[in-house]
Amino acid sequence: MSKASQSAYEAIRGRILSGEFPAGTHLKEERLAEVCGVSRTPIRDALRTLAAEDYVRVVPNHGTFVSEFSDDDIEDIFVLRSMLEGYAARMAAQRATPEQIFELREQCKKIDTSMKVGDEPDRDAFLAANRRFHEIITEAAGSERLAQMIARLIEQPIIARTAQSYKEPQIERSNRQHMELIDAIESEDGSWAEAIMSGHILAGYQTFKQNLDPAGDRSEEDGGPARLETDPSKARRQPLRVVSGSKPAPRRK
Amino acid sequence: MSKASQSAYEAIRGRILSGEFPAGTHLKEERLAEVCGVSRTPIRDALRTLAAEDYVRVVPNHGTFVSEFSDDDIEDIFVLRSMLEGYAARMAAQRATPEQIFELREQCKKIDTSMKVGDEPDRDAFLAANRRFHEIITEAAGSERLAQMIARLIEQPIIARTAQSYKEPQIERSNRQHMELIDAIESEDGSWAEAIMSGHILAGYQTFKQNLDPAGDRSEEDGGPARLETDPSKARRQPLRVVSGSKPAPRRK
DNA sequence: TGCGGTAGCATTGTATACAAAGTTGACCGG
DNA sequence: CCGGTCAACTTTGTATACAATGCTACCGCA
Repeated sequence: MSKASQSAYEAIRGRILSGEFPAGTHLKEERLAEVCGVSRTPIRDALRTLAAEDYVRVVPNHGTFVSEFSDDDIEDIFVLRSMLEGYAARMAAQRATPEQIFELREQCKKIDTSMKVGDEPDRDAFLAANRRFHEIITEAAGSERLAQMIARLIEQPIIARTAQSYKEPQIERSNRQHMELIDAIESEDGSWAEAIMSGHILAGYQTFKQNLDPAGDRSEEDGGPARLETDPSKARRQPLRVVSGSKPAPRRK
Repeated sequence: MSKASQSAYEAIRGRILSGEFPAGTHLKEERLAEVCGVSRTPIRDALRTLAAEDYVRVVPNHGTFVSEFSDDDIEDIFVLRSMLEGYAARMAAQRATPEQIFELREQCKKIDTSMKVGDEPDRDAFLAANRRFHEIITEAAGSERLAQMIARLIEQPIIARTAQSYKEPQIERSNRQHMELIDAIESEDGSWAEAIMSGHILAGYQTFKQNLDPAGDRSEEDGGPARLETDPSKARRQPLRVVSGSKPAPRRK
């Protein structure tokens, strides 16, 4: 993508991730064009790209809407991640280079440090190191396609915010799993590595559910940041509810 | 997508699948606009969609090119399919309804019939039934996301043509695996189902390699259909070689 | 002859104007 | 007062014109 399209893409994506455009928001092309300072053409380009990455959903002749995620969607995402990243870990156990293993250890140390500096863990440092840790595993697996599949799952806004909710004991447990994973990879034991990684992701899912769900409705608890969504005075239409993702799984018999 | 974009998408995609636009072809927007009878705007729309599905690759300021697949890419695709469809089969064993199992049997019968009518197997019938069989498994797994991942893999042009090369004994073996898969699903044995499906896909990979690779250079063996690629008289530039997909996997130590 | 700059061309990228589609809300008839 | 039809408006979809980019080939000069 070139200049205008690229900047529009980043601007819109950033606003979705930051929550400025919450799920369900009707993204109107002309308004986005004003905000981004370009014409509608590159805006449309950016929206198609975002649609391909599941950030938004395009309804023909109606517009594009920020994707919404049901509880089932979220479970689906975590379960698939557990499978894909588990498989990546298995491959990494066969293929990781000593340099990659070294760098994995580095990230673990950074996460350790992030917990010990202040009385509150340094979330940004944890997030960055955690992200890099998983990235190295994925790289070590050696499949660009697999990496893309995983990226598409973890880039979802709802997932991106998951790790925000980690408390200190959960970070600690998570990092112990990281270290065991390194052991498994170093001993070239693919099955072990896969099992640890799958469990690691699914543990993250439980943390996510416990920390966010019981808190009840988690929208606008503090009024939230000023939103750029459709000006209420002009919003004569309710945005369509765009349901994304899985149908309920049929239960046998 | 609406009228013009949609028709452009189908037209271009069809030409890629049919081989009229072979891998590496530089797809020029203006020319496509003529061919499809629409302006460049919906053409660009269609190309972005095709890029998202890995049919083509967009190089900024240079254009879009039909994706090329290396041997490593193809292996990668089959291995990932084996994992994903294997997982789908595992889920299907837990979730498939009696109706779905019934329909699976139907497809097996159709494949059997397709072999027994003439002296040559009826390839179209086999392909349709085979496709539907795998589709049912994927549906039964109950994850829209998983289904999309699998679809993106099997829709690749190179894969779409794989089953074309099946000979009768290979179809027979393939269908025996289908029937065993039904047994596994019916007995709700996820591990069994996963194992059969993984083996089934990997067997397909071997068939693909044996039937197509030793035949040597498989381009234009019979002169091929008339191609609509860039008019040679105007082709002053070689299309860039766009390498897609995986880097070579690093071998340990 | 070899090198560097430059002009021209092919192609993509962006903006704007116009057409089509769909929705709202009011008007009219029952 | 209710229901249906129609017109205006909002928003997306498409076409066309123009700008920017990158390549090629030519020309001048050493």
